[in-house]
Amino acid sequence: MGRVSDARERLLKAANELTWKQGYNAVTVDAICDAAGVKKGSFYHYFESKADLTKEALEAWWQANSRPIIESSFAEGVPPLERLQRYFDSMYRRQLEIKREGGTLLGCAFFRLAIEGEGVEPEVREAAQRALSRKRKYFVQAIDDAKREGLIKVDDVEAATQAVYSLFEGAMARARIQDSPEPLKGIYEQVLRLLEAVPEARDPVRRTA
Amino acid sequence: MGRVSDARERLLKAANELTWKQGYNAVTVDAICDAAGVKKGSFYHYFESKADLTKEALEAWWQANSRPIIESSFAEGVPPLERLQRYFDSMYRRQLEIKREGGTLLGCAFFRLAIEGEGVEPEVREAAQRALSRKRKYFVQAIDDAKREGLIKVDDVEAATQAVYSLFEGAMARARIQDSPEPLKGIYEQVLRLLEAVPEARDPVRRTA
DNA sequence: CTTGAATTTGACTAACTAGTCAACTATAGT
DNA sequence: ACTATAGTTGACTAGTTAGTCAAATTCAAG
Repeated sequence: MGRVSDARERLLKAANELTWKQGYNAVTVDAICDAAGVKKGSFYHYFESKADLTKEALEAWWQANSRPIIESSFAEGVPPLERLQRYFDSMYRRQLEIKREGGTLLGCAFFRLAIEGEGVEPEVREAAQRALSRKRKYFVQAIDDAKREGLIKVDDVEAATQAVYSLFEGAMARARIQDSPEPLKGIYEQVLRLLEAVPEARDPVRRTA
Repeated sequence: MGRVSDARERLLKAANELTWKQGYNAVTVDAICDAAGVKKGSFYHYFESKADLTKEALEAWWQANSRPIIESSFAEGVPPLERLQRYFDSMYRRQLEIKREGGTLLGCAFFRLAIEGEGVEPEVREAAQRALSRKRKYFVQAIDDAKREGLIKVDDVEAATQAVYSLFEGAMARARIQDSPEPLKGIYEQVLRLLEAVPEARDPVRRTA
C-alpha cells in the first residue's frame, strides 16, 4: 500500500560516495540529500540521524560491493595463495577504476572511516570495524589453508598473517594518501616473502593455467 | 616592545592533541581555544584560520616531537637494521604511553590527517604529507645502507622498502583502529623477512651488545 | 614614568548545522 | 473509485560554526 520509492537506496549510495571521499564530519546531511535528489524531510522519514544513515550505508556497501568482490577472489576451491593474488589484483584494478571515474583514488572505505576515531559516533565506527574484521577473516582462512597444505614455511603463522593484513591495508591507505596506485604494486610478491612461500607455490595462477 | 605571551604555543599544542584524537573536521576552533585557555579573539590574532593553525601545528609537531624521536633511532653510526629495530621499539613504547596518558591509542598523527582526503583544506593535507614523506626517507636510507653493507639479500630493494613502510604505517593505523598495540608487536621480525636479512644481521642489538 | 606595540577580551555576525513538523501527494490493494 | 498508507515537501527551529572588530589591558624599552 501507498507509493513506492527508491529514495532510501539513493540516500545510502550518496552517503557512501560522499563519506568515502570527504569523511564523516566533512559531509553534511544537506549535501547527501542534494546528491541523492531527496529533500531533507524525506531523509528523516527513512533514517533517524546522520549516524544511523552512515551505519546502514556501510553495511549495505559491504553486502552489495565488498563482499561479492572478496568472495569471488577467495572462492572455494581456489588454491590459498592464488586467493590472495586474485584479491590484490582485483583491488588494484578496482582502485584504478575508482580513480578514473571519480578523479581520486579512495582506498578502503571502512578503513577510512574506522581510523577517524573519536569525533564519529561509536555506532558508525563499530560498523566500519565490523566490516574490516570480516575482511580480515578471509586472509586468516587463506593463510591457514596455505600452511596446512604446505605452501608456506613460516613458523609463526599468526604473526605473519597480522603482517600481511597490515601490509595490505597500509598499502591501500598510502595509495589513497598519494592518490596513486603505486604502493599497491607488487604486494603479492612481498606477501610471499612474509609467508616464506615454497618456490613451487609462488605463482599459482601460472601453475594452474 | 609590548607584552609577551605563550598563547601561540598553547594553541599549537591544543590543536595537535585534539586533531590527533578527533580529526580535523570534528574539532572546532572554540574547542581548541578552550583547551588552550585562549579567547577566540586572540586565536585570530595569531592565526589566519583553522587551516592555518593546523598546518602550523603539524609542522611544529614534527620539529618538536617526531623528528627528535626518529633521529635518535636512525642516528648516524647505528647499524642500518638496528635503526629500524630501535624505531619500531620506540614507537611501540610511545603508543603505549599515549594510551596510558590519554585513554586511547592514537597511531601516527600525520597519517591520520593525510588520509582524510577531500574535506580538509589542501594546505593542511600537504603539511601532513610532507611529514610522512620526510619520515619515509629514514626508512629508505636505512634499507639502502643495509643492502650496501650486505645485511639483506632482497633483490628489488625499492619494492621491499615500499612494503616495509606500508607494513609499518598499516600496523600503526590498525593499532589506532583497534585501540590496541597488538598489530605493532613483532613488526621487526616481519620486516627482516621482507628484506631477506642474512642470519648474522638479524639481531643487531644483541650482536653489538 | 611614559610610550606604544603586542596582546587580550567579549560581544558581534552571517552562514551553516542537524533535526522537526504538519500539510500535501501519489498509489497499491480492495 | 475509494482509501489507507507510504512517501514527499518546504518552511521552520535552535544550536553551532568560523571569523570580525573596536576597545581595553599589559608590559618591554627608552
